[in-house]
Amino acid sequence: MMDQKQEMYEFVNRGNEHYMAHISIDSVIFGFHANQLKVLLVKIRHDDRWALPGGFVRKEETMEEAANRVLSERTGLNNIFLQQFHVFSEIHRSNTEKFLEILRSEGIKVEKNNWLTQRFISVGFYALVNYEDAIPSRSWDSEVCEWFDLQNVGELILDHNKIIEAALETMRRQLNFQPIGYNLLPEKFTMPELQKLYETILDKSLDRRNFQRKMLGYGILDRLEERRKGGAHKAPYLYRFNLEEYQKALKEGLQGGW
Amino acid sequence: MMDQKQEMYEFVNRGNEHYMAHISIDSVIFGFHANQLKVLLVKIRHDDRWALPGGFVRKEETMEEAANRVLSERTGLNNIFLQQFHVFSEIHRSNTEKFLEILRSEGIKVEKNNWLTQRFISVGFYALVNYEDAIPSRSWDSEVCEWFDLQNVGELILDHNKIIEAALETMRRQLNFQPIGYNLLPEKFTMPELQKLYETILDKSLDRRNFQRKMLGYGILDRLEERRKGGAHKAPYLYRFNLEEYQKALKEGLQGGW
DNA sequence: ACAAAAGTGTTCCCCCTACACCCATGC
DNA sequence: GCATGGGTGTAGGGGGAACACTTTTGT
Repeated sequence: MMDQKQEMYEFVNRGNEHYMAHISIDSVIFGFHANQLKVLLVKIRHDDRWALPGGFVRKEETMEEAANRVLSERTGLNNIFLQQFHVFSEIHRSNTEKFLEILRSEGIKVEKNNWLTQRFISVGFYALVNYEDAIPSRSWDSEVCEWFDLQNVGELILDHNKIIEAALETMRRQLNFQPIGYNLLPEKFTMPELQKLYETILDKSLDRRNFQRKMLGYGILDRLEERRKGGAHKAPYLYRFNLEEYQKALKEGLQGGW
Repeated sequence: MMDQKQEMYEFVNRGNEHYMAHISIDSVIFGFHANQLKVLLVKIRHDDRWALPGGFVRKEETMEEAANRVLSERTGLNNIFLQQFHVFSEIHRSNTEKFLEILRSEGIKVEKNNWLTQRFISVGFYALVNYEDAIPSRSWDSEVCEWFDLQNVGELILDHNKIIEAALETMRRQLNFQPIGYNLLPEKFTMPELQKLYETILDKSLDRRNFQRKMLGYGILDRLEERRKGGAHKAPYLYRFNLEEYQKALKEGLQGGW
């Protein structure tokens, strides 16, 4: 069993045997909790800023497989909704100096022309996970892994703020063509919860009654007998996506001018 | 002045000094002519199939710059609407054997572990050009460069058919959010021509009168005094995009359920 | 004169918008 | 009982869909 430092050394100095040079992925992992859109961020050692969970692409896996691997490492989940949305390729987007500095302060020797100090382009993915199911977990190259409110991400490393912005914009445009609600919510949810999700993503408030009518009009939701007990006030119904109808409807697009 | 063979040799055996390994681009260049969507294809030597014009990324340029460079090489045009839409990363998408075979039949020596024989992922771009302005031109690695009707592309090399499909699908979804009409048509055009373009992209027929009303309703077209003479029947008006209004409208999206 | 294509106008109806009202629950 | 939130209903209007009529041009 290798210890952590050895593992890191192996990765830095022999990673190029297993990973493709120049290519990385960064994932914007969205969750929804307490009426807030959340993003999963990790904290790299020796930098007080946070970062998107990212990774590299093994020589025998596709981009999608790589993104899936990273996602499952960070959330413990498999078969998650995951979609690439943009390639970020600004020439100086990666910061070689900073990276070397961090490695050296860890006591890792880095050979000249190390593969990690070269230019990297990054394929941005966004993922939608059920907040309650995900178990954020750190890995060897990061200290901490946590959910952040979308408004409180602060300044991230490199171009990661820009990547989140682009992911959000993509999600907004795809709201009517992708199973966004299905993947971000738990199996059972109330109509107000679904509405809050839409309002958060679109950043605008919607009429309660029209939202409900429209949603039900799609015929993609099954109302359950249960209601959400416990909360104050009238107990709302619980709904569940009718997966079959949902898939069918998404093919056409949920004609919705929000 | 290097001859062609020497140029090719340089590229194959020393290209890795200037280009990034593992990464290529492929461009789906759309044009519109005679009421048909066209795609620009090139024919590689020693293969009877056609291919998308593609290229590699120089170490000091972004993906977008690389795509622009290729585009300008193939069409003679600059500042063209160009947009990346997907990364294709299937592991065996590139065909090393076939590639080596072609080079050898050209009499080019290829060293072991040549950079071009490694796995490549490709970033797909789609471009919209004014058919009449573009001058298809071959380059050192291809014999011919020609426009094809979208229906007649036949079987292309590698995954290029799939790439075209994806580009079309993307264009369809972005029809109301990108200046698609503006870039595919000449400066002056008639309403029926614009309609044909929409019908071709969407692969459905639209009502002449409703289309006109809707388009004019956006306020993005200026009607000119001129009419298209010469054709049989009543001479249609010519229109021109009002670029200022167009940009403004696109920001909101041309709310159009076609 | 006639056919074919283009310009313009009208009607209908659906769906989105905007509201008002009633019901349940906790304090 | 009252405040708050959730479920349901309704009137009105804008715009898309479907259609008719007129105008122009070449044969």
